[in-house]
Amino acid sequence: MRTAPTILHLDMDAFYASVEQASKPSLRGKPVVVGGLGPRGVVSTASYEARVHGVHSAMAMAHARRLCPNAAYLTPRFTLYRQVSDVVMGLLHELSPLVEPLSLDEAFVDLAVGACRDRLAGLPSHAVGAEVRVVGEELRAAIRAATGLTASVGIAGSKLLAKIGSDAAKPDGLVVVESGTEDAFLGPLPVRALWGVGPATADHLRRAGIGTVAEVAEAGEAELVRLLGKAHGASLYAMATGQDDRPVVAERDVKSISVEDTFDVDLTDRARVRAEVGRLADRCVQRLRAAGRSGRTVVLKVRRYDFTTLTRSETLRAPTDDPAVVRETAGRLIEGVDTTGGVRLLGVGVAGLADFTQEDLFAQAAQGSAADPGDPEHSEDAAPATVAAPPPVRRWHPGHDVTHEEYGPGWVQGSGVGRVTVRFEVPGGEPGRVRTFAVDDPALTPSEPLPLVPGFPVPGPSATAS
DNA sequence: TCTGGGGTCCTAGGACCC
DNA sequence: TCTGGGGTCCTAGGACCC
Repeated sequence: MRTAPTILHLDMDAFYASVEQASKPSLRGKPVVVGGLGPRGVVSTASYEARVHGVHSAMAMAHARRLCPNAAYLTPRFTLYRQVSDVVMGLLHELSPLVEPLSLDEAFVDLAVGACRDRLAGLPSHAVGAEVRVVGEELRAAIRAATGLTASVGIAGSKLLAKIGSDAAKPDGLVVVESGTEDAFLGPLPVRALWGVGPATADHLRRAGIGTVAEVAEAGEAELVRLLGKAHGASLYAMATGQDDRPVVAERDVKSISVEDTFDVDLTDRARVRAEVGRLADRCVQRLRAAGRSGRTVVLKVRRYDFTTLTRSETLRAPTDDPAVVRETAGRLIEGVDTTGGVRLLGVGVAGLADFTQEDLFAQAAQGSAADPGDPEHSEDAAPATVAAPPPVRRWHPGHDVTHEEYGPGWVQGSGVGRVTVRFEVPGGEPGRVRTFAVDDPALTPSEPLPLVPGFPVPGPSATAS
């Protein structure tokens, strides 16, 4: 724990839903739910208007529809969220070079280095709290100006307290946990407020009569280790007593890359299961290559009809980013799994990542394929054997952007029985009119999201591939 | 109309090596 | 001629986070 509150945690309020409301004027002030719209979808984010009805993240979409039938239900537009996120992260970097993103909408910032440090330098310790409050409010104002969105900020002497602070500040607020007030702030909170305490751990603690952070501290380290195991118990005790010296870390190395699909209807046909595993392996390798990485361990994930989930993995002799190798390994692994009864989800991942460069590729090819034991023929021209793609059916996803030759830009409000309904409006404008078209109307085309605020994101050489 | 998708970290047992 | 003690790697599962 630092002696001054110099760790900032930023959390955008109901991020995906707020982006949708900002870009679709007709949805301002209305309940909005973003997530998977299929029969097995879950809620990613609910706007505050939808939360009033009890809708929250990770809830089954079907449940949300029952609670709040009048909400707008939208599929996520990750490219737009990423653009907005880049703008926000850019503003954080103006405060300090040390920014640790946790997701598209959350990050820690170390205010004890960079531009901010200069601002705080020389201040008497009692004045630091007031000054970081100004820093936080300026940041929130800048984010609002650049994106039109609200954010909540927590500032404290540790990551834990900064994060809990931003939670307490929500929505659209700021909390500074001043030095010396940490215990009083932390003690009364429920154990679930602590990082790493989920439903299972909370249950465990509750059965031991521990419900608040203060009670965790009273229990003592030995008792917690006995209850929860060495690592978990010790770290929980440290947090509950305010001992958190985790630094803000800017660059964190990716450890694994994976893709998975939940099917609308359980798969029962073995051949279909094999085909899907192959497709997932290809998709996984695409992501792997896009990241410029290779990996040694191929992981297959299977969730059965009854939600039991298992993984099977195989570690290769050398890292690979060869689609044929990954496909074949995953194919071997699925042969050892009983899928009678049906498969709900399949996933393919690669772990044990190594940096992979073209030089490595050529070197490996030159050496001959010493890499994979059970791989007879693939190595040279392992063409991306894309299985015959189905004809491109035009799918109109609710919430996604379209442009009509006559009516201009708009978004899909819904579709079905050969029709698609579009609302024509743009960010910052007035709520627009709705019109309905045939799904194959040639005047209607998918389009890119429009910026929330004119001029942001700033067009320029910012297409960083990293 | 139960329960997504992408990750991280920890535990525990067995193999294997010294 | 009743079998120690580590360390590391691999595999599987589980909890947790956004």
